[in-house]
Amino acid sequence: MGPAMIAEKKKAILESTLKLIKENGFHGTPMSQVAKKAGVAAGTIYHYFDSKDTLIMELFSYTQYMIQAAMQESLREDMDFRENFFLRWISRCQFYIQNPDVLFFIEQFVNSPYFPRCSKEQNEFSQNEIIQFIRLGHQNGILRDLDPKLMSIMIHSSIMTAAKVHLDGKFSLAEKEFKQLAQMIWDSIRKL
Amino acid sequence: MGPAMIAEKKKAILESTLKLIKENGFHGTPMSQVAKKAGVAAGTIYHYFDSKDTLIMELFSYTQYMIQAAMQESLREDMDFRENFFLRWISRCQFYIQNPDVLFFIEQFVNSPYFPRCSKEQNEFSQNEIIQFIRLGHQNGILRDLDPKLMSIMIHSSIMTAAKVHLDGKFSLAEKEFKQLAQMIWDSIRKL
Amino acid sequence: MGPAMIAEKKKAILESTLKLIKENGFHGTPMSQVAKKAGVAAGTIYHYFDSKDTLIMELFSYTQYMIQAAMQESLREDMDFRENFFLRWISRCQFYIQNPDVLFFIEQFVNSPYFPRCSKEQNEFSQNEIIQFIRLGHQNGILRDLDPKLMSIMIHSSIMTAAKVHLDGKFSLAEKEFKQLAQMIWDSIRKL
Amino acid sequence: MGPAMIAEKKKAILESTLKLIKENGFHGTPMSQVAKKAGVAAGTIYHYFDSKDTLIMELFSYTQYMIQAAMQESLREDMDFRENFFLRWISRCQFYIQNPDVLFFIEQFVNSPYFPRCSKEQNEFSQNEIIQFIRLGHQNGILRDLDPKLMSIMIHSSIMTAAKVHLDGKFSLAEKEFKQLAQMIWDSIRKL
DNA sequence: AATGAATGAGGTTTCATTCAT
DNA sequence: CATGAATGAAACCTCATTCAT
Repeated sequence: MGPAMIAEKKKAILESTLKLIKENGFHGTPMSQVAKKAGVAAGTIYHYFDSKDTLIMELFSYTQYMIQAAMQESLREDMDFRENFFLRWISRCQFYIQNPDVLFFIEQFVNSPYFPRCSKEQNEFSQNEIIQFIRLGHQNGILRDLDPKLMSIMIHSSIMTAAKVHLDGKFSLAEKEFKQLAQMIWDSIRKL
Repeated sequence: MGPAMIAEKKKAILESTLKLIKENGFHGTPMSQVAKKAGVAAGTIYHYFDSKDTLIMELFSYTQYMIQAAMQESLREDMDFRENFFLRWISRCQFYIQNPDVLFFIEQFVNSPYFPRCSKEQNEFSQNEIIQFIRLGHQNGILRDLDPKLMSIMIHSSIMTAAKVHLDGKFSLAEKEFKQLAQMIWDSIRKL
Repeated sequence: MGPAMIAEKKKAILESTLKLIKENGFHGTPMSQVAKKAGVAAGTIYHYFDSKDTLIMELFSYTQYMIQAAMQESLREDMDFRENFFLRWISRCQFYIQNPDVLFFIEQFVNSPYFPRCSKEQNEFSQNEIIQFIRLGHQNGILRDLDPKLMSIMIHSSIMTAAKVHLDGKFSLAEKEFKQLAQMIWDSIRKL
Repeated sequence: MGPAMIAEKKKAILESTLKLIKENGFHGTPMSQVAKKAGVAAGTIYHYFDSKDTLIMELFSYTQYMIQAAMQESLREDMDFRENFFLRWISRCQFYIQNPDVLFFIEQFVNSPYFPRCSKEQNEFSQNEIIQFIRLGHQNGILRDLDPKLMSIMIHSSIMTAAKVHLDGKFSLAEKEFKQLAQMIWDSIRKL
């Protein structure tokens, strides 16, 4: 079930949690606040989620679906591999910039004790599309000889880091800088 | 005051907190457990730290000093720029691998609401040495034309990501892989 | 909102606090004991009061309402000024004797750092009725020329002191002694 | 042993406690703060006092001695009974005004659970001189027929109340008002 | 005598969760 | 389904007191 089919209230709870965790961290986000922001009673949350842990675990799935959905929109088939890579790198970076709550939630989540409890599928779900793309690059002899999963992790890390830098406000990245960064990453993965 | 001069008990508290946060996160690390692991009474912690927040903020400083100290040891002057970069990249990666508590604490810290409360000096402290090194590369026309701070953040992100991948146990990186990764990052920052 | 409309549990908490503070002082009245005596869980207190301080501040308001309500009952219009004064003096004194918790709480409260935090209205609320009465006495040329607020404070002090003496058990004041004391105060405020 | 013979440090501790209790109440006056203000180590307090309770009990004795000493200075024998009363009433009121710490400490103390633990002598000590004076007034047929202890308590209460009003800043009492108030109390105790 | 780091019981408060309505 | 008052375990923190120096 994708986000489109999620009950109105359940979605409100997820979105509220997302925002609150970005602002206050796991630590500073009590269920009572989630309820308030979502406009539901505290008890209502427990109709949709067994516990706070469950809510957070499902929120991770929810963000992974969001990302995947957003990425599928931006794909186009009528370009060469390099152009495709640039499009993907920049699209994903812009997705995080437009959804900073998602970015900061994921960063907190993957570094928390929650993450190891995810199933393998869960935690690779939103990466699969990148991995497939890398495999294609390998088959065509374009990319360096490095495990696709590892390559995907390194790429993804560069995307999130760039988005965080931009959101921090320290370096406001314009199109030029995005291209520069994508170029850097491209040069790091392609065969020279 | 560097870590070397920190009172025995204060250090025990810092180290215990570091380990517990790695294992259980901020959330799952009550002061009572810190006290227990450090072998002191709960109240003693408050002799050294005003509050849990203060403890965590100081722990970040403490890790930055550790990193800086470790890095200074590994520096050598008798090599060219490229070799120097490889040495630095791999040394720092190995430091994190040998100190996973530090790595996971920092990852949690920089993505939490604590981080924005650090002074500018604090949060750039352990990066200064990399930034200086990048400036040198710019002066010698070796590196791409990109803001040194931004470049340093991207490099550091690659280091932490590699270390995390190794520690996750998914990909056990041997010397060959470290060199491969360092080569990738090198190709992303140097002028081609 | 007067005490009559206060939720059952809120009232139980206020009354329990009142009794415990009389017996053990602010200091010796932990929230856990309040909860126990009120028959609620510790956390429930925080449903009704933000903090212990808030509870104590509201308890003061609560006592002021109690006093005002009790005093309004005892007023009669069919008597001359002097008789009216006696009735009021003795009624209030008897109120404190019948409600020693209120008396001792107020004495502790007004001499504590809490009192200066009351609004002007709060801390004069239960005195207003006396002040009005004194103004009437001034208009009719019966009372000495002294600021009504000051006079009211002096009168109220005499009432509380008399009640405390009686409750101490050192001097059990019977009707005769109450009249004697009221007479003394009367002679101190009237024009001779 | 009067205050004159108290060891320097012991006195510093008593005086510091007095000031802190006035400002923050019993509740808000930890031993650590007392130590700091007195310029001694926390442990040192326990050389002079068995416990915090003991410190507070002794502080009450200390204030009683202070009052008695101050009152003895102000007495003069060359005046009639009424003048003598005025002098005493006003002197004591002014003592409290000049020593607000003493006033507020005593008010808090006598309404706290500490007070009932005082010996009879302790808690009547500073009143004895007033009581003797009242007895003299009875023998000479000047005063109303009321138990001297009760009369003394009522008088003392009027003094403290007047001093508190003045210190509150609500009514700044000048000589005229002090005389007016003393006159009121005089009219309440003398035979009319 | 004096120190102050250390203690740990116990204080206030929070918050995930339940359940009667 | 939804509510939100109520719960109580457990969190953070305080502070009277001790004791090695």
